[in-house]
Amino acid sequence: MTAKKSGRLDLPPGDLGRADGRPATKEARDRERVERLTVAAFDLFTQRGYHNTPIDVLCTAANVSTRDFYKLGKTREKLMALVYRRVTRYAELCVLRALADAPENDSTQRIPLAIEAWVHAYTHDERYARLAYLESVGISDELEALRTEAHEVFSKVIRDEILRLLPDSDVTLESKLPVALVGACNELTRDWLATKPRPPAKALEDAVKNLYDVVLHGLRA
Amino acid sequence: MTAKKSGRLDLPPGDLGRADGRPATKEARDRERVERLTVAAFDLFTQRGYHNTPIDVLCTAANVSTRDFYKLGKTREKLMALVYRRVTRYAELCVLRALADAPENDSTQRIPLAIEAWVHAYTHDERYARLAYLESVGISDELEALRTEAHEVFSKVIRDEILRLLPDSDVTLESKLPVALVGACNELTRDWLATKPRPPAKALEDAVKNLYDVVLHGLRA
DNA sequence: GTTAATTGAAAATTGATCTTTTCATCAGAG
DNA sequence: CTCTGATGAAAAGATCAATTTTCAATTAAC
Repeated sequence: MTAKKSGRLDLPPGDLGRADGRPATKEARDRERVERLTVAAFDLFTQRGYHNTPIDVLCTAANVSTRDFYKLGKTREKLMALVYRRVTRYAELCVLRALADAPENDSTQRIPLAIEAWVHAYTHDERYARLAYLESVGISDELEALRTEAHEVFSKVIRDEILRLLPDSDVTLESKLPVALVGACNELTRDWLATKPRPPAKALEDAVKNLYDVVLHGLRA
Repeated sequence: MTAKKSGRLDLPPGDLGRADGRPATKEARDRERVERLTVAAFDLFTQRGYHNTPIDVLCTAANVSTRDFYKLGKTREKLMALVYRRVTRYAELCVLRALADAPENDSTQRIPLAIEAWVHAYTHDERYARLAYLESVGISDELEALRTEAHEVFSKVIRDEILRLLPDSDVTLESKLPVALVGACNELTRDWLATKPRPPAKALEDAVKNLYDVVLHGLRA
């Protein structure tokens, strides 16, 4: 609930840990540049918007010269892809961890826990939702493909959990119900983002849970 | 199923009918310019994409000089808004007409009929779906507001029909279930658009109907 | 210590649009 | 017929962001 202004992306926990204070090798410095650019992009894209963020502003914020920016082979689009992946991976991680921790057998608990994790991932810092559901949309075909990919991941998780709970339901591999549910959650999140004043995250959580209650009920019959 | 290459927008049936062959008053000519621009925008935005359609290409296709374009106070964004409104109004009209024609009492028929009308509106010419669900997304805050508005219209229709069928359900005014269903349909349509080779429209129709079956079932319990 | 690579800062270049203006032509009003 | 306003075609100007290059300063390597 707090880290609203952290400016950091949660995901990359390890990896680029340079201990002392200065760069090490050229590769390490380049990696840090990319990292700073990614963080700055997350900030700026969610604050002033993707289309309103020129490269030089991005570079200034990241403390990277425009020359290095291009030497690194970056473009604004690629940066968005980087950020988008980070954000969705974070959400995936949250959900998968919640499911891994959830009781294997007590099926009725698993889905609510997953929903809570999912909602928290996108709402603990509003920028996550904004990035994933507003700013990254409609930029390019590649980005759309990334979005589709991410949706498929969640779609698969949903299908698995439904099947675990209701093995006899007709939610087979070719059923589009999981796709529909992913879209429903996306829209609920957008609605949450667009509602002013912003309702508590709990409202979104309840809406999603209610949706799943209804659907699971419907599948049982 | 046919009119794939019509290049015309279905909605504006009457209005600008100039009988003879030439322009009439200045206002009429301006109106025709806007109309030609709208049609050209629909074509180009769905074919080469919104971002890849410069003004001069648009103007050439519409047989309007760039000077007139600006004299008319147009921008690419405004044109997209015009086109988007036309497309969604057409879909709204189809659904509302279907519901008006449907038996007032035989509640179980109304929703499938509405779904068929909705699916047909967006799939009879793939460009409708493409415009509404791909090209118009992520352009500007104003466009997003338009999209939200359109979603609200459908959301309201869905709520009304659910309440007509299940007056005792808890789908009250503040329930987000209709919002979720609109999002679900959007995602199903995007999925349909992205699937290659393109499945028949019937596949989309079935997916939407199945979703509503499940949800209505769930609400009954 | 000298040389080569790296770096930051900023300027210069390029490319693509958007937007305005010009000019010659044409249609209709008086 | 003449004048005013409208029109098409094209040029000119303005803007903006992307990309490359320069230059001076710093760092690392030998």
